[in-house]
Amino acid sequence: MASKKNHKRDWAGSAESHDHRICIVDALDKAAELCSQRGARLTQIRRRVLELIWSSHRPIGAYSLLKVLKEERANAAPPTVYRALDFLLEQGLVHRIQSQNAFIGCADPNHQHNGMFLICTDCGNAVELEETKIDRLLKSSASSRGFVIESRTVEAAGLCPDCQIN
Amino acid sequence: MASKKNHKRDWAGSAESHDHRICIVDALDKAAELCSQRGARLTQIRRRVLELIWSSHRPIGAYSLLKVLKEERANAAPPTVYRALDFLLEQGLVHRIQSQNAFIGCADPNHQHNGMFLICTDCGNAVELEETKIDRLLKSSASSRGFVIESRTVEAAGLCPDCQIN
DNA sequence: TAGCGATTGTTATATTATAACATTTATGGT
DNA sequence: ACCATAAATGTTATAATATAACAATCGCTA
Ligand SMILES: [Zn+2]
Ligand SMILES: [Zn+2]
Ligand SMILES: [Zn+2]
Ligand SMILES: [Zn+2]
Repeated sequence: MASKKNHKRDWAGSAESHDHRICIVDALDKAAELCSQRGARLTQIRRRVLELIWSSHRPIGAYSLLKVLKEERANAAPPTVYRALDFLLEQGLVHRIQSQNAFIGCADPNHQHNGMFLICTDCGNAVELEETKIDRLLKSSASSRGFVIESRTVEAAGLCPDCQIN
Repeated sequence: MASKKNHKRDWAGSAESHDHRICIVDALDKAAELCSQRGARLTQIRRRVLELIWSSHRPIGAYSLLKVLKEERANAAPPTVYRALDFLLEQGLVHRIQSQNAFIGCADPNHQHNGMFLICTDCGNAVELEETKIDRLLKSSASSRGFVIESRTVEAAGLCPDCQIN
C-alpha cells in the first residue's frame, strides 16, 4: 500500500494545498487492507461510495452520493447508499457529521474511534482532530455524575484560515 | 419569578429524583423574564412549545411536539413548530440535539452558549454540562490550526447511573 | 385608526432515512 | 462442479425531518 503523509498543509483539502489524489489512493488502500484483515467485504459499491466520500474533504450527504452513483449504476436507490454507508461506518472508514447529516472519510481508520471535527462554514472543508485530552475531560466530567460514555459527537463550526482572509 | 435550585439530584429527570414541576415553572418564568428584557415576544405558541419541551428532560422531536400541539390547536402544522423552535433557539431557551434531531430546554439561558450534553441511551434523559475546560481545549486546538470556532456541538451518549443498575 | 412589521395560517414540497420483501451473488462443504 | 446457505443487492414503498412560498391576521405605534 501507499500511505505515509504526502505533505504538510495548513488546512484541509483546498486543491492548492496538497495533492488530493494521494489522499484518495491512501484511503482506498488502507480500507482494502483493513477489510481484508477483518474478513469484511469491501465490495464494488462500498468501495465506490468510499471513493466518492473521499472525493473531497467536505462532508457529503447520502443523496449527493446517490446522485453520482445513479449515473454509473442505473438501479442505485437510497438503500444502496445507506447500506454502503452503514458498512463503512461499522468498519470505521467514515464518520457521520451529525450537524450536517453528512459523511466524511476517517483520517485514521486503524483504530476505532468517534471523530472530532473542525468544519469551515465557508468552504465546507473539515479536518479531523485527535484530542485525547478532550475525551479524557469529557469522560471525567461524565464520571463525576456517574455517567458512562459509550460514544460522542464533537463538531466545531467556524472559519478555516483560508476563509478568514475575506 | 421563582428560580433557585429546588434540590440536589444525581441525574436528570426521573420522576423519583425531583419535583419536575418546579423545573417547568422555573424555565417558563426565566424565559418570560429574558424575553421581556430583550423585547422578544414569547407568544402563546412559543411559550407552549417551550413548555412541551420542558415536559421532560428527554430531547423531543419536532413532530412529537406537533402531535401534541395539534390536539390543542387544530391548525398547527410543521411550520408552526419549526418557527417556534427557531425563536426558542435564537433566544437560547432551547438547544438542538444534533445526534437525535431533537430539542431540549436550556439549563441556563441567561448567557448564550452552545449546549454540551450527556444523553442516556436507555432512559433518554439528558443533562447539560458546563465544562469551560473542554471549550478552552477545543478553542486552542482549533487555534493551533488557524481555525476560529463560531459554534460547536458536544454530545456524549451512554448510560446514566440509574440505567447502569440493570 | 391607518399603516407596517411581525406572527401565524395554509399548502406544497424538499430532504433524509428506513421497512419489507424479492433476487442475485459469493462462499464453503460435498 | 453442485448445492445449500448467508450475504449483498435490487426494488418498491413509505416514514421522518425540514423548508419554501404566499396569504391572512395580529399588535404596535404614528
Ligand atoms: Zn486531500
Ligand atoms: Zn476518524
Ligand atoms: Zn426536572
Ligand atoms: Zn444551555
